[in-house]
Amino acid sequence: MKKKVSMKDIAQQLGVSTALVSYVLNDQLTDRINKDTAEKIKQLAEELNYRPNHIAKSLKSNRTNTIGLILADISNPFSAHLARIIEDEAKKNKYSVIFGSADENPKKSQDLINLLLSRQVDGFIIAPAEGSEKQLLLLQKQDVPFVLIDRYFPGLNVNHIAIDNYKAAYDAVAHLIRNGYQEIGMINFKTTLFHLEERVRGYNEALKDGNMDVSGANFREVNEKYITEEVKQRIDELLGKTTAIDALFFGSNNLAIEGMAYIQSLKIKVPEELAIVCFDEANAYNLFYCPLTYVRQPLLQIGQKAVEVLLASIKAPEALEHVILNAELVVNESSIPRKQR
Amino acid sequence: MKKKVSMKDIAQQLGVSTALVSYVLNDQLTDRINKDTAEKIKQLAEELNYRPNHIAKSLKSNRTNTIGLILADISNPFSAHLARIIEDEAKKNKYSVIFGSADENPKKSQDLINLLLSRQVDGFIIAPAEGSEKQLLLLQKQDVPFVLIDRYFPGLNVNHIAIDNYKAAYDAVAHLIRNGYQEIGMINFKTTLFHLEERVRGYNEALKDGNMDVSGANFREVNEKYITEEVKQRIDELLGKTTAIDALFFGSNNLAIEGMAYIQSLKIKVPEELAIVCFDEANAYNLFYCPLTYVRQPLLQIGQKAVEVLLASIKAPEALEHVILNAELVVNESSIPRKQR
DNA sequence: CTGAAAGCGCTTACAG
DNA sequence: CTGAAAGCGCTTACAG
Repeated sequence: MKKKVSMKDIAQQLGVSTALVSYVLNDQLTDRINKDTAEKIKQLAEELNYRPNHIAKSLKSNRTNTIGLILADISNPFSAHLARIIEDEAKKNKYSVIFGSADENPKKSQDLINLLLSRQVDGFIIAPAEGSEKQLLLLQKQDVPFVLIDRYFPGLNVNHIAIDNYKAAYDAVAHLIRNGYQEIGMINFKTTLFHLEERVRGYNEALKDGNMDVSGANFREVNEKYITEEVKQRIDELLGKTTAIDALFFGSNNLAIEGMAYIQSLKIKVPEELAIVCFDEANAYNLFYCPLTYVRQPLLQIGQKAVEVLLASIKAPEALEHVILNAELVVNESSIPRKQR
Repeated sequence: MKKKVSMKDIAQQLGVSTALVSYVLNDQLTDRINKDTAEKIKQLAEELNYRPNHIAKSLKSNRTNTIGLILADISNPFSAHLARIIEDEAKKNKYSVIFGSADENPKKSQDLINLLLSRQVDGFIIAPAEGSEKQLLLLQKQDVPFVLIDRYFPGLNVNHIAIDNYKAAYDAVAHLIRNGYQEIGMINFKTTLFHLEERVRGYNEALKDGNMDVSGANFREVNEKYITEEVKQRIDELLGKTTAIDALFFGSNNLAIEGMAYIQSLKIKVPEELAIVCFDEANAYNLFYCPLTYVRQPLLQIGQKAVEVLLASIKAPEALEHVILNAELVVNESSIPRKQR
């Protein structure tokens, strides 16, 4: 790259000090500065296509106006959508976003945090990986502002924005019960992540309140690494039981997409043979022959709130915010009342 | 945030100069430096949890090891996947990625470029919006390294990585012709973007080589802003003709997903009543009852090559690379031979 | 083997 | 109304 023009260049050409140039270009001390000189400086800056060097500014101010965004995997549509919202919102506030994928791996997450820290990000927005509690505590100890999204750890008293996963799952399953389904299965990831556990809790509680079997006979877990194969196995299991399931609740959009692709290939009739409720949105759902009922998370709110809370936290690190939003059950044909069939 | 520890802190505590600290922590001049002092410095750095300030380094070196990534929309799965690959690849090379969405809007694109430029990114990877030629020329004039992906402008002699869209479309349509389809429709965006025009050219050329009607009677365009409504209209038109289409080729994954959702809702039998070929991959395709034939772009190669070419270009700005990769037609049931039906 | 010093591009009290 | 100077945290020729 060519050498960029600096304030010094402008100052020298005009025979003034860089201080003056700085004041003028930053619209400071406007009342004390000669209008003509100010005009000249602005004009020359324009002419030379001067662009302030943020890096130098940052070194002085100790602020980069940059947010570090750590997601599990930006190519997951849920994360991508959130990333998009966060970037938009950050830009409105004159912040940029550097991002990285932690891949559900605490080691990668720690490396990313270190990397972004050395790049002096002003704070983080993190969808934390399983097992990353310690590094978050460390961040907190170092007074680095951050906010967790989507997931959080009930033991950690840090900023977080998430939905009420318990309630969302409870509502989804209660809806199925209300519509007359008797054997409601659930497929979830095998995990200790709180937000996913909450979904299971909601599922169980709804079953209990509906006076249904709470033995867990209709509940199955899937290892995230072998999602495609295991989802198939679990569905086979649930359908092969002596009392086969007549409804299925997926704990996440990945699971739902894998599961629905399989159900599709099995030529199972939804909802006649099997009712379906998914977690999270996906435009993929529209390609399935039967419009799917799903839990919609308020992504826009989550993203915007995350930026808002982070920026507040950068300014005033004291206050912590725990924001719990409500998800919405979008009811479609895949879960219509059993009797109506 | 708490004050971070700097080299100065380490130097003072040890009674040495910051120069020494710098040399040691950067493993320079190792043969000339006293092993004991070196050891002490390293230990104290560790103890104090010292993290180099990239910002300061950048100010000196005029390098930020940061790539600016400008995409149309990161929440589009195609872009998101690419973003993921680029970030991975960048990280391997010790680069970070700052991203932004231009939303097919040249004004936004220009703003993003300015913003990232003031943040001193070392170069750009850009999926350029329609009408952004001028700003790219300006970048080039300023000797800012960049590489275009996915799209490019044939008149601009700049780095770009893309697939042979003409060939990909030609192959797709030739495949349909070979399989006995007579009235092959295509739905594309209304655009002057070269890569999309190339797809139309491939479509037309394949029709011509197959001695089929080249009047454009089976070709339709869609305004990106009203994609959902217009895709429906265009499909209605193509199916409502006196000689209705018996096959349909979608020019992009967005169009395909919208289109397939509609075709799904119309209860049209694929491929019996209508054969389908889509452009680009989408896991959504798996939810459709009939496995879809599609053109697969080598995203991994595109992303990796983009980073490679950009980094080369940062080091040696002279050489320009125009990389054209081949797409692959993934054949599935949605386009099986007509006779076999 | 090590330190003093200049400099990267900016900001900002201070002096005049 | 304006400039000289210090400083942000680092690097790197240069001198000794």
